[in-house]
Amino acid sequence: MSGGFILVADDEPAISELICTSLEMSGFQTRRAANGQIALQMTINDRPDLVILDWMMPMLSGLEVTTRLKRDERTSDIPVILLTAKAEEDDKIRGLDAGADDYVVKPFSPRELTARVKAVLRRSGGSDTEKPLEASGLQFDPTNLVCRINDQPVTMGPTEFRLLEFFLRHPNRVYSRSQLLDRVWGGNVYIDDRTVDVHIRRLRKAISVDDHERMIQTVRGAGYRFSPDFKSEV
Amino acid sequence: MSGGFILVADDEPAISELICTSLEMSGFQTRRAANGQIALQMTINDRPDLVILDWMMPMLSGLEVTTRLKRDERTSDIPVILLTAKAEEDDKIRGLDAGADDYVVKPFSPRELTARVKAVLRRSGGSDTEKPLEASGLQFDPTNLVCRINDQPVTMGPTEFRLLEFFLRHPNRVYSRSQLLDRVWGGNVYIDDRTVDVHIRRLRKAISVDDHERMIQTVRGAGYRFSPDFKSEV
DNA sequence: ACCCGCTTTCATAAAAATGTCACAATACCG
DNA sequence: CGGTATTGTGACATTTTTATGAAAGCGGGT
Repeated sequence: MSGGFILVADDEPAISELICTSLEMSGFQTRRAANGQIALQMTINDRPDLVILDWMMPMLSGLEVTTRLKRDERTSDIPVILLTAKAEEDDKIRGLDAGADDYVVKPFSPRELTARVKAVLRRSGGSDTEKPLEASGLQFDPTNLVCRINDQPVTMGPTEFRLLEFFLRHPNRVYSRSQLLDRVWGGNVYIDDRTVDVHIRRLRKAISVDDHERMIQTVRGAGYRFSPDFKSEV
Repeated sequence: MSGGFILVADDEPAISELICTSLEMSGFQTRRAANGQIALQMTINDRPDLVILDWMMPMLSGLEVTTRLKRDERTSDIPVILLTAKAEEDDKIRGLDAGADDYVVKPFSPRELTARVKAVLRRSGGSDTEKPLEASGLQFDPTNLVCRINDQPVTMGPTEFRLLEFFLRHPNRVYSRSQLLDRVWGGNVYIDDRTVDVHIRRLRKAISVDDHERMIQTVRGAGYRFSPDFKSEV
């Protein structure tokens, strides 16, 4: 699973090597920058999911890079973790003031840094502010990953769950198998079209309470359509 | 001891640092948000026990955030303290009118703020209350560190105890392993996600009397959920 | 320094989900 | 009414995720 793409900027190769290795072991992709100038460039060009900056770097300090990244609207949403040898409380405030999302004091354990990376990504990223959805007695709670029909919980696999969520958000419209693959599975997957059939079937089976599986209609030669108000359509 | 989990929203890092530090010294866990938008998101996602909002913030003012939180049934029960530089009586009324539970004028002493936080939590029956909790025959007494099932005492380690307390206070909701680490272990600890599994297992074993372990459900790919009335759902 | 209880990590077993396939069922067309 | 194209289904190998037992760590007392 691609945990994300992280830019590591440290002028000491030994340290950036250490960091990158441990991040890669946790499933992240990494790229290195040897100084602040390069780090800034690469961040703007590549838009990594997170940037780790050493405070003390030639050309441009980590602090300075942070400030610039946060001032540029193209990059201000990219989380930054500052690395520093200084343990001063005052520096911490300066770091956070510049807009850093976290602050790690050297020496640090690779494990700690990885954990912080995950924590920052978690906090800055996913915000499922979704309220439950509802359609013809089918209640769908994306936050709790729960789906009920007439208050009876129904169970399904994660993929079927995402598929149902997509349908609920895009009702009354036909989607081809490849469209569904793109939108539910994600862009760059190489999966057989027909696999969608199988998941459709699993989803139908899962919601086959009180005829709710009829909400998912097969459109021959085109794909599938979800109709919340299937009952009146007969 | 876990006095509760508090979200601090202020766009000035120096101030949020000050607030967080003093709250942490009083045994609270804290998290920061740099603007109103983020504060709103985090409150909905993380359900802190209390939110401290600066009135003047970029993106979304503290007042606006208060209004929205109180209007959303998912968050309307979370107490809010508004911080403001304005001392106008009129503002105070507007703040309380929006649903804020208390109102503190800058500059304030950390001591005062902490005291107000405690007061608000006490008043709203917040998380630092020590009254016993109960769920489907499982009695939980935080004061005496005792847990019983059908009046039979059950024993568990301290961590499992805190975990159970958290679940009892936040039922029917999925929490990821990282979220549980943040909220049960505390924000500044960095341990492996999988460790949670082990504690879940020990907690399950501990309460596996009369099928009570079924209250803790595994949500594949997401985390765990505590459902007090799982038994009746079958 | 040593023990003891608890926590964390690790290795491995077990369970669940996923993607494919072969074949059955069904719809469409002339 | 075939014939053909398309979709439905059950089975299965593989991959991913979780459960579990055991060992290593850690910190507080004695």
